[in-house]
Amino acid sequence: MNNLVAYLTSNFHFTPTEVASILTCFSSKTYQKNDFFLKEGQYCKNVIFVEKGVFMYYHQVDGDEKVCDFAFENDWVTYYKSLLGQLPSDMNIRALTAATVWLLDIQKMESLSKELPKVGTIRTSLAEAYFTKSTQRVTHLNHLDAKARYEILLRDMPSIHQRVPQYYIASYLGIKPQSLSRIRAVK
Amino acid sequence: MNNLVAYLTSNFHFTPTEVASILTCFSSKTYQKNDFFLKEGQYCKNVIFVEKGVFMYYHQVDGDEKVCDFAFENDWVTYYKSLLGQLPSDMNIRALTAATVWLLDIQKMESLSKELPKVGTIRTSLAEAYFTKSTQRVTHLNHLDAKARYEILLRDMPSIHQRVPQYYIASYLGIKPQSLSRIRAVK
DNA sequence: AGATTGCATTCACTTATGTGAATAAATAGA
DNA sequence: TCTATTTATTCACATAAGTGAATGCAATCT
Repeated sequence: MNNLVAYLTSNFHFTPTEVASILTCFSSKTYQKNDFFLKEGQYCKNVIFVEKGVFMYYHQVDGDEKVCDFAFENDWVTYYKSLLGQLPSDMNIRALTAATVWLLDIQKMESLSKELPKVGTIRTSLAEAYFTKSTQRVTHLNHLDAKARYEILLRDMPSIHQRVPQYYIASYLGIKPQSLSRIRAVK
Repeated sequence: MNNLVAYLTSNFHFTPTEVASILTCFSSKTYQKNDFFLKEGQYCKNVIFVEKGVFMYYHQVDGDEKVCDFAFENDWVTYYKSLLGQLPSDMNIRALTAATVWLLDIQKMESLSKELPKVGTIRTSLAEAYFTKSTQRVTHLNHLDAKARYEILLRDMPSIHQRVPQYYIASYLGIKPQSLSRIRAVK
């Protein structure tokens, strides 16, 4: 059993038959380390589910990569702003490791949700869950210092240091690599 | 014509007949200044559309109000984390001015979306739009200084100073009132 | 193995923001 | 109108994070 099947079963309580139908909307795809899921300027057309590997969302600002988020196993990756607005992306999304993903056929999923209305709830539920997570992050950035945010990150993603170089972790926290070193030194 | 009708018409292109059906899911409600929509510890059960007035989301942290967000006319107000998780709220939401809102009957809306499937898209679309907005805010908090964030706020909510005391604006920006004063002084 | 490159750490110094207190200005109450 | 209270500003000083450079370490390449 793969991560996607486990995910659909445990998060949405789909029956094996339903899961089988849903799987017809996905195809497998692999990324090499540093392959792009989405590049600045491109139109985002896809949604993927990460079966294995790490992706990073970032803005390129005068030679500097400003990290916005990471995605790991069991996360969904897409960029709503471009996907839904049919706008060129201002965001880059790149595989930090070799990755295996499930590529969603959005049209197929839409028609499937006509037969199986419960499938339609996936989209809503995802957006609501990701919004909640993002709201939480705003709160942390607004009212906690870098050390507290780092501790929360370690708690929420204990394996982060094994999977992501430290200067990207610093950027995710909104600080410089030197500052993260300093924070780690005193702890 | 009220804001809700205008909103449904222009954002979702509902016909007047559809709008009429949708309106049966709402009832009017008013808040006095400083009334709570949601108090820490309560279970959030409602969703409202702000017809007139200002609401503020905030955490109470040792005697201090840490502002998370504001809501104005044409905004929706609820707290997903509590509403969907059926959890006691860690957030307060309070009217900063007298307010008139449309209170959504969620059950009614759910059943209406069975007859009128397009109604079901409202919920999805809202969550996706709010997630996009929140994502943007994370980016700003992470990689811009307070002055730049303040300028963006003034651009996005030009009337903010007429509607919200400055020390709440500072808290929204993640800084102290004295720091916002300083930033305004040099500009 | 040696050389190269990329990453993490440390340091001295700078800058942005926090802190607490004093004051001024605005608002609300009597 | 006068007073009390709340809100905004300013200041001197403290602290957190940024900056640029030096160093060391580890991984990769030949």
